[in-house]
Amino acid sequence: MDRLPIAVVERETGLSKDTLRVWERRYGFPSPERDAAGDRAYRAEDLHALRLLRRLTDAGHRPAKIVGLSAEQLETLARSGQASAPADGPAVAADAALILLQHWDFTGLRDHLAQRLAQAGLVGFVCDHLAPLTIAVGEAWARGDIGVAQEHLFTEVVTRLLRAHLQQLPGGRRGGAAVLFATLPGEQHALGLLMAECLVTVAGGYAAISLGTEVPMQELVKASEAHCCKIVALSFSQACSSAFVSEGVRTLRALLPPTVALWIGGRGAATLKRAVDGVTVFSDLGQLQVALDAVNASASGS
Amino acid sequence: MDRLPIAVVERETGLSKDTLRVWERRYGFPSPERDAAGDRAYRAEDLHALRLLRRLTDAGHRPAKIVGLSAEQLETLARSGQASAPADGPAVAADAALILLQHWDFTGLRDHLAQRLAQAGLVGFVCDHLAPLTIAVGEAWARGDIGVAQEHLFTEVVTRLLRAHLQQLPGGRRGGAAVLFATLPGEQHALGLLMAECLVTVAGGYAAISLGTEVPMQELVKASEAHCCKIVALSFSQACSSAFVSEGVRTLRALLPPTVALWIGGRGAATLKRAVDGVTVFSDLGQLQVALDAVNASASGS
DNA sequence: TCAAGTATTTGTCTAGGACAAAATGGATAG
DNA sequence: CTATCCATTTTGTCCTAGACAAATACTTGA
Repeated sequence: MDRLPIAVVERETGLSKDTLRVWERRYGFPSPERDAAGDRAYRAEDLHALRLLRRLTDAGHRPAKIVGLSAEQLETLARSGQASAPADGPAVAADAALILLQHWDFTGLRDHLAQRLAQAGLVGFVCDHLAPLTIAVGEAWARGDIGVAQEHLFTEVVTRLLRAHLQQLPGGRRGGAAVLFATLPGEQHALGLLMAECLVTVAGGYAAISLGTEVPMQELVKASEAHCCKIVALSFSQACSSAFVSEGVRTLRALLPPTVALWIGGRGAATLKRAVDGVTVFSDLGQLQVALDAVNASASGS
Repeated sequence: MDRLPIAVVERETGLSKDTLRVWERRYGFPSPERDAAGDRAYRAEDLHALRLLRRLTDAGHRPAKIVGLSAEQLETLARSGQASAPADGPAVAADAALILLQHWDFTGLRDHLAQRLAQAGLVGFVCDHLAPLTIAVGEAWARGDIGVAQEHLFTEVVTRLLRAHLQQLPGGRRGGAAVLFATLPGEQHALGLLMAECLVTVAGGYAAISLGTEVPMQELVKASEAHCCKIVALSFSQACSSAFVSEGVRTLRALLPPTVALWIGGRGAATLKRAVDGVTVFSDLGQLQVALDAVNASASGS
């Protein structure tokens, strides 16, 4: 039959087995059948509802209020809007790219973004177009307008575009100072990292080295030593719990030698409550750009 | 203190909480202290040993024999070689790229691979150089010669190189038939996917669309419908358990319409015991190349 | 209207038992 | 000497049900 074991549901929805079991105990949903061995066997429709629930709880809804509602009610709720989201204001509105993505127009999206990149230049494109667009894509996903696969497709198209342009820039390792880009295990979103890498590479003062996503902390430390890095840069997406961010940053800070700076950015980084010694928080890419300009100015001045 | 909670150990080592607890119960290792709340608090050194244990069990060692050994003993064991590995024979030996990677020589590796790519051509490079090299890198990791971060670095360098070359090829969507590339949730290795994508794109018969790693199955189905895909191609790395592969392939096959072919490849795909109806297994890239040549030949012949 | 204190919610952790699938070892047949 | 089959052990995952700390919501007082 098409019944799914709990491990698959965990992977596909991102909800931990513990959470699935405790929701069942507390709210009576989902209430999967049991297979011959007494193990939970979820139906495919429950999987859909659980994905919606994940989105809504991430957006600030409380499980007690929504776990158990029908799929239609959940979809209405998702579409009805940002719940407790901070109402970002400046009408990012219907970006043309978002429309293309909704229609799965792969090549159209690629060409559209390439054109905007050509017009705005790499830095302008990243800061003024891509950063808000990435947020808009995340919100469209939360709203249910696009699926995970479309988000992946977006990531793929953007990655290719930026990589192709990065390739043409000089490696930029005159000073010898290097910035190491990575995310910690548990964080899979790589776009923020890539955008930051673009800015740093264009600024030219540093050599940018990307280790990609989910790098264990001790490996990060080893890598920073091997490359004589001056800076380690981490990215945290909105999906990160504040506990995850806080714990990760503190632990890594303790592991890294004090001579190495730790930069963090992304929407998840903003959730860091108290400042941590030796950690610089960039709440948006503009701040990073300003900081890089400052470094460049002082370098050319001296 | 620098004591780590079980959730962090799970993320950093890839060993599930259940496994960590049951090892402690059965073998007495690791035996973490407890914090004020009675929760396990692991030491950093245990984390190192656990990572070694993960490598060794993946390589075929049995937990009962090795859990509890000292870190030195584990390292000796890892270095001493392939345990039950199938002794691949044709002396992949010390590839120059591997040496560069061991020395963290990022730019050297990039230039070296670019040179080999230029000499062998894209297809030759992928089939004859990159595929064995990728395996060699995996083995070097299992042996402990390189770390996760270096493996990530390798992935990063190769990805950039291949992407840069893919960009220059025609999109190739004359027939309209498209191949969708992805991995299932739980599989993070994207290199196999990218290599296959290279071959398909060069062959030119299909439009290649990559959704990247960890795409939920239902999203894959939606994407294949939206793109009118004829083929969905999945990659499974060696690290995949055979249960994961088998379950994943069967479930997805059931979800996809019968008109869509399902291709699977990678070292994990070979662990599939029985053939599944409507699923084509490519046990190496050479086979894929042969199949693509055949399609091309029959297309130009008719 | 805002700050401080109290109550509820929520995800994660714990323990120890159970079981099916996989791996191993041994016996038997070709 | 090698292959096939069966019994035994190993091993990862799943189970229940209780506990608790951190985060969130609510209430009270200035």
